[in-house]
Amino acid sequence: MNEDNLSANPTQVRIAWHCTCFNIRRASRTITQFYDDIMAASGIRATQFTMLGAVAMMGPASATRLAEHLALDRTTLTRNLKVLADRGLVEISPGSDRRERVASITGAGKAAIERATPVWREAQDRLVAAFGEDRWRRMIEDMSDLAALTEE
Amino acid sequence: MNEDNLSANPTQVRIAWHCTCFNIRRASRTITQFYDDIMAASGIRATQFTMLGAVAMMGPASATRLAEHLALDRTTLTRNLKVLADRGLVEISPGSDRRERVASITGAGKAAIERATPVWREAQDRLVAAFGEDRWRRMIEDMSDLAALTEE
DNA sequence: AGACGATTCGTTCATATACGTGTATTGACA
DNA sequence: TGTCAATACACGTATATGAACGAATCGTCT
Repeated sequence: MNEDNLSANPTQVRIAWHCTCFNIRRASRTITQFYDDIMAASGIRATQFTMLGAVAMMGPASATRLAEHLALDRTTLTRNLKVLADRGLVEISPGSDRRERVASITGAGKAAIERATPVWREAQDRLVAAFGEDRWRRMIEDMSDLAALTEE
Repeated sequence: MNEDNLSANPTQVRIAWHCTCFNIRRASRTITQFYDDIMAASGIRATQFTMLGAVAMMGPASATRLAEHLALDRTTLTRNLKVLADRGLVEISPGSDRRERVASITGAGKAAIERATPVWREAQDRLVAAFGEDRWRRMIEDMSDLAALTEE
């Protein structure tokens, strides 16, 4: 955001520049694109990499459990998971509790993680280096706390 | 994210917890909901409040200019603007350059801003108080720098 | 005046996100 | 054992987000 347009209502200006929600959404957009651009070659996006990692990490897990783990709406998670299921990276199967549908990683899913990890690391390393490691570490902590603070 | 599931692959675990993209997207989700919950009574969401403010602040402005200002894709901005236009909060009219379509705030749009501002402020104040003012200020700066760093 | 690259935009496709509603299943309780 | 609240989910609706493609317009250069 440029600092021109100072002719405008100063209240608007102050709100726009200081709104936490705007600032974090803007950073979220630019960072997602930064990661996605670098990860494009791997065939999966940063969001999908996260999702795949969660499934791999949590083993066969229900949608509700995965959603809580990622602080993501359950219905959102289901739909995001479906994209991966359609590509054969995860498998959705009925659980012992017949209301549940559990997700597990497939061989292709593991392969996708293997393929994407070095590229993810490149994006991560570049960002950390550009931002400064100490400052980056502090910021991750801030964001983690912020998420915990605003969770329900 | 809980710290259970330590039985899982430690590489996955480290990636999941440290990924900048995941952390900022998660915080973005929870904070957006935090603001939206409080602002629900005002009839507009935090994202729309930002958008309205940008239009009010920049006067009649083209989609491209608004998009650059907000670090938002032009097509995304056009669509978000359409939601506000359909509700009569902004007006889209052809510019002197006939390729352009400029957006300006309407009376109803100004009224919506007036109505939403105190509610926005409540959300903002609550968050800042809970997070701590100094730490919050530093974090806003971090996010702003981070966005600038990863832009384009 | 005509040609042509550059600019501005809309549309389509795909994904990410959450809410509300309705359905199936489970577990507990009368 | 039948009832019923709680749980787990799918689906429809709405918004937010960006890439790819193509159309209209503008400015410039010959």
